[in-house]
Formats: sequence, structure tokens, C-alpha cells
Amino acid sequence: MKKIAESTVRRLSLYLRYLEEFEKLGHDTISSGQLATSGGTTSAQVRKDLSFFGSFGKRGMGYSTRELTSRIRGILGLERTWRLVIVGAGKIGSALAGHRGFRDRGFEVVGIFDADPHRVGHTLLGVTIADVKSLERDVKRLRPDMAVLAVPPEAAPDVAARLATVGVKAILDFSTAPLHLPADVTVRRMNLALELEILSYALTNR
Amino acid sequence: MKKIAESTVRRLSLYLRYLEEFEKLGHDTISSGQLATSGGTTSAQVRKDLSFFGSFGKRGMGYSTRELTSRIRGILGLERTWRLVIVGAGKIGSALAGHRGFRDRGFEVVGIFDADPHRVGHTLLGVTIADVKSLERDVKRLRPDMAVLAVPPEAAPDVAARLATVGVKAILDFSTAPLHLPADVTVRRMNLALELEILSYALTNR
DNA sequence: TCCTGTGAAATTCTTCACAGCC
DNA sequence: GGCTGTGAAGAATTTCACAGGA
Repeated sequence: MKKIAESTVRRLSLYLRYLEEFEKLGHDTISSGQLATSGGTTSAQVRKDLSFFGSFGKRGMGYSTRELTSRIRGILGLERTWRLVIVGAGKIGSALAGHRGFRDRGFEVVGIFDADPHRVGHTLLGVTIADVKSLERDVKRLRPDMAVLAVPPEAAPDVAARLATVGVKAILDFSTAPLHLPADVTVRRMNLALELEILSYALTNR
Repeated sequence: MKKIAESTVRRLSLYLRYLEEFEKLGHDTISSGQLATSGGTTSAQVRKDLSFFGSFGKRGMGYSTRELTSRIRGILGLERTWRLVIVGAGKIGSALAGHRGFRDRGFEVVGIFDADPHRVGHTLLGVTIADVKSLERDVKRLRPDMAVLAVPPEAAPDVAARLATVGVKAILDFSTAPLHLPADVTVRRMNLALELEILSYALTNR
């Protein structure tokens, strides 16, 4: 497959949300223009994004909401359930673990780990917090596809490396520490302070 | 000032973290190459990013960590404290509100709001949760610079609009709902499900 | 020699504009 | 008439490559 820009993938994921919304409202078709308004982009952009994967629309008509939804789900690999472990059961980790929205979208939390003995043994939405010491053993057993890293920054590189050695190929990292991982491990970052600083820049240089 | 790409601003914010790290380790200078390795980019990119704002380095030497740190803080507008309100004291909102890291980085939580009467009146790190009904009145009094939106998606557009009418010009939004706001309001989005879907795409099309 | 600063080239991403189909 | 699909143009961003100062 031709290489697709990350920005395109991100927009597809957004389109998917609006499509689901639209479908719920009972609309059978949607035009690139309508999708564009929801996603804050242009109709040409929407058509271009979709064109990388095929032609799903009907000229003069737009796209079948149902079909486009299913196509995008297929493109993004959302036709299956992904198994997820969360490492770090602090404020962020447990907020995530307790978030039902994941399972609904096909991401199942199969394990939670923490280094703090006070937390080990507690249960979040049916999953018992395990000691991070047994990470490797448990990960081998649980076979997660992805890991969410919500540990203190100083622990992040080590935990990430350990996850990689037992075969985890995708990590969502809430720290900012530089992780050096094999090239076949995909890492995405979420960092609140970073986003706030971008807002700070915008306010300062408006 | 010339328009600077968002990607540049994001990288500056990352550089800042590594610089702080570096400074702590007692290094007086840092080269573009060293910053690049930490930030996952190239030395040319680092130099180009910095060159938009001036020339801070010494040829043959690199950059003074102390000076560069302070320059970037200046560029990003981090020489002051920013006042922040959090709307939505659910799992995510309260995890954020309880996160001491903000204050340390110059973002002070001055107000928290929720629609649930069971939550109103409780206190998080010294800030009492107020009823979202009094949002306008309280925001006028608290004069926040930014708002973090952690409400259910269906409530997001309304709350965002209300924040905008009382003068909030920067919003960090955890929902995916399309907000339509005046052009002078900067919005940044954080969406976990979206990031997980990008990982799903990466795993599916590796 | 080492490393910055920066035009110029290369690449990537977005927008335009229109033929073609419903 | 309305809207898609897509080459071609245009804009933005990254990389190259090298002159020049410490």
C-alpha cells in the first residue's frame, strides 16, 4: 500500500465520528462538503483523503453513510477488537481504565499495572491491577496489541523498552521522555502540558 | 511576526523539555544535533525552527542551555502564569485538576465546574467544584486565560460557546464534537480514541 | 575542526478546477 | 444541477549543502 500521511489518517478517524453521528440522525447519504464542515476542512480535502483508498461515492449523490462508515472502519483496522494494557494506575491511568468509551469503540483493557503496592490488587472495571514487576510474564499471557503508558516520566523509557521486548508494537505514551525503541514499534504521544504551551503561544502571539 | 507553523511550535515545546533535562544534568551547552536526537528530528530542523526567532547559538559551540531555555520560554509565552478553568469534573477532568504538574509549569487551575449536583461543592487541590450554571458569572470573576473542556461530547459545543461569549480565547477540548466558535478562539483537541485509532491503522497497515 | 545560520532544492500536503457521472 | 474523482498547480514544510564564525 502507498504511504498515507498521518494527517490523512487522523482526519479519517474524525470523519468516522461525524459519520456515526450522521447515521444516528437517520441520514442515508452525506456529501464531502458536509463531512468537511464537521471536520473543519474542505470538501476537496475530504475527497482527496478518501481517494487514496478507492472511490466510494456516487457523483451527484455523495456517499452512503453506512458504506463509508464501514469502509473507513476497514481502512483504520477497526473491524476487530484491540487488546490494551495500561501501565500506570495513577490519576491518568485509572481515569482511562475506568473509561467505558474504549470498550465501546473496540479497545478492550485486558491488563493494568502499577509499581505502587498500595494500588496492586485493586480492581478497575473488572480488571485487577497487577504489579509492574510481572509485566513481561503477564504481557506474554495477555497478548495485548497496544499499551498505554501513564507512568512517571522517569520510568517511561524503561517500561517502554520492556513492553517492546515482549512484543508490544504500539504504544500511546503520556510522558514526554524520549523513548528509544525498535523502528517497528509505533509510538503516539499525548501530552497535556505541550498542548497548553501551544495555546500559550497562540495567546501570546495572536 | 511572521506566521510560524504549528509543527514548529510543538517542537519548540519539546525542545524545552529536553533543555530543562539537560540543564539539570549540568550541561552548559547543547548542539542542534543533541536536541534533535531527543526530539526525534534532525539537526537542520532544529536550527531552522530556532532561526525563525533569531540566532541564539555560537558556531562551533552550540547553544547555551540556560539562554536557549529562556528564549524558548519567552517565545512560547511561558514567562507568566496562565489561569485555567476546567469544565467537567468527571474522570478526566478531575484527574487533570488533581495533577500538580500544571501549576509547576505555570498553569494555575483557578476554577472547576460540573453539572452534576453530587460533585458540586467538593474540592480538588484546593479548588471547589462550582455548578456549571454559574459558569458565565464565575468566569467573569476568575478571568481565566484558558479553559479545559472535559464534558460529555453532547455538552461540549454549548459550553464552548458560553466560554467564548465571556471572553475565553483558548480552549483545550477533550471531546470530538465540532465546535463552531469565533475565529479568535484557539482550540486544541486531545482525543484518546482518535490516537488509538491511529495506532490501529499503523498495526493494520504496518 | 566543529557547529550554526540560511538560501536553495526537494518533498509533502493542500487547494484548485474541471471532466464525468447520477 | 449537484457532487465525485483526480491531475495539475500552488503552498507549506523539511532536507540539503555549504559559507562563515568560534
